[in-house]
Amino acid sequence: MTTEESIINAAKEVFIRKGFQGAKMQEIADEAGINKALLHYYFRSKEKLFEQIFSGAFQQLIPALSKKLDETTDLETFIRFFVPFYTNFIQKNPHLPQFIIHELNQNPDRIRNLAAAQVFPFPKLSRMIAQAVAENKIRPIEHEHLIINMLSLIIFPIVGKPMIEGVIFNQNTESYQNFMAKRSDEVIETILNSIKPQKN
Amino acid sequence: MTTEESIINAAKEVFIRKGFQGAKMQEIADEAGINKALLHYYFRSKEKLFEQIFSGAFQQLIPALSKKLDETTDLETFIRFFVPFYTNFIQKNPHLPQFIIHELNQNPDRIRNLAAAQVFPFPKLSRMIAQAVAENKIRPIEHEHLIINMLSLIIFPIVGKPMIEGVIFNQNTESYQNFMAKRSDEVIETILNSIKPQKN
DNA sequence: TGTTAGTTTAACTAAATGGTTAAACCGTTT
DNA sequence: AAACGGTTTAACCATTTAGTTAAACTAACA
Repeated sequence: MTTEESIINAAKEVFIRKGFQGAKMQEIADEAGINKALLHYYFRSKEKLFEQIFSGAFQQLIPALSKKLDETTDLETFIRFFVPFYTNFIQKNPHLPQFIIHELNQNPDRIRNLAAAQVFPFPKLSRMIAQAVAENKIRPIEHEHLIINMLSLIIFPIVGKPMIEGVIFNQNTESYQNFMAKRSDEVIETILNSIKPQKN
Repeated sequence: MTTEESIINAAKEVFIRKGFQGAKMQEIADEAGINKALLHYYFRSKEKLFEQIFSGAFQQLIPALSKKLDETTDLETFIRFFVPFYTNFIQKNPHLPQFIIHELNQNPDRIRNLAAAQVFPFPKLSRMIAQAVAENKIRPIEHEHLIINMLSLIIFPIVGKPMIEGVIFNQNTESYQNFMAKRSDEVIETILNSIKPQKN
C-alpha cells in the first residue's frame, strides 16, 4: 500500500468518525503510521484532504442505481430490491450518512460542488412512480414523498442509533440489534402497504 | 435579561448551530455581548456549559407527551394528533434533532446521564399499539417499528434538508419548502395506510 | 560512484483556544 | 463614607493545532 493510500484510508476513518472539526491532522498521521508533515506534502491542507474524503463518501452514499433501474420496470420489484440493498449498505457503513448529513448541515454550500457533477438515479424512479400512480397501481402520492419515505425509514434508525438505543430500548444493545435485523422486511411491508391503492 | 440568561441563550444558539467541537467560547461570549471570562465565572468550563445546554435541548426534543396520551385511548386519534404536533415542533427548531443526534454519536455515553432521570412517553404508546394489534384494528407490527417509523418520517426530512434539497430538489429551496408544507398530511396518510389490517 | 528527483522526518512557527488571575466596578449594608 | 460581596473586565498563560522548513534518506540513473 502506497503512502498516499494509507493517508486516504486513515483520513476516511478519522474524518468520518469525528467530522471535520473533530478530526486532527496528528491523529490522521498516527493512524496512517506516518509523519504529520507528510499529510501536507501529499494534500496541501486539511481542507483539501477533507474535500477528497467527503466527495468520495458522498459518491458512495448516493450509489449508482441507474443501472438496476434500467432493468426494472415494476415499482414493487424495485422496492423489494432497493430496500434490503440500501439497508445492507448503510448497516455496513453506519457512520457514513451521519457524516454526510453533519458536514452538509455545517456547510450546505459544499453540495453545490458535488451535486452538479453527478448523475442521480432519482429522475428515473420518479417517472416510474408517476406511472404507477397514473395506472392506478398505487394510491396517489408525489414521488418526492415516496422516495424520502424510503430513505427516512432506512437511514434514520442508523443515524439515530444512540438515541433509539437509549430512549426506546433502554440502553439494551441486544434489543436494538434484534430490531435492526428485522428492519429491512418491516420497511418493505410498511412502504408497500402505505401505497396500496384505495378501495372506494 | 440577566447575564446568566444571555449566556444560556447565546450558548444554545452557538452550540446547536456548530456542535461542541465547532463552538468557540469567544463566539459564545460575543453572541452574549460579554467578556469571555464571564463564561467561566458562571459555568466553570466549556464542558459544564455544554452539558447544561445539551440536557435542556434533549428534554425539549423528547417532549412530555404522557399527559396527552393519558387522554387518548384510540391509536388513530393519537397519530392524527402526534404527527402534526411533532412535525410542527421540529420545523420550528430544525437544528435541534441534528444537534442531539450528532453529539450522541460523538459520545453515546452522554445519554446515560439523561435517559435514567427521565420518564418517556413510549411505554404507554407501546401498550396502545399492542392492544390495537390484539384487537385486529391494525396489522401485526412490533410497536418499536411503528414508533420509529413515525419518528423517521418526521425527523429525517429536516435533518437531511441540505442533502434532500441538493439531491432531490436540485438546490431549489422553494420546491423543498413546498414539499415540507405537505409533509405532515403525507406522513399521517403513509402511517395510517401502512398499518391497515390485512384483508385475507 | 556521484548526481538527482522524489520522499520522509524532526524541529519549528504562528495563530487559536480554553482557562486563570488580579484588579476594577457597583450596589448594598453598616 | 467605609467596608463588603458579588460581578465584570483586561491581560495573561499553557496547550493545541494547522502549517512550514530545512535537512536526511532512498532509489534510480548517468
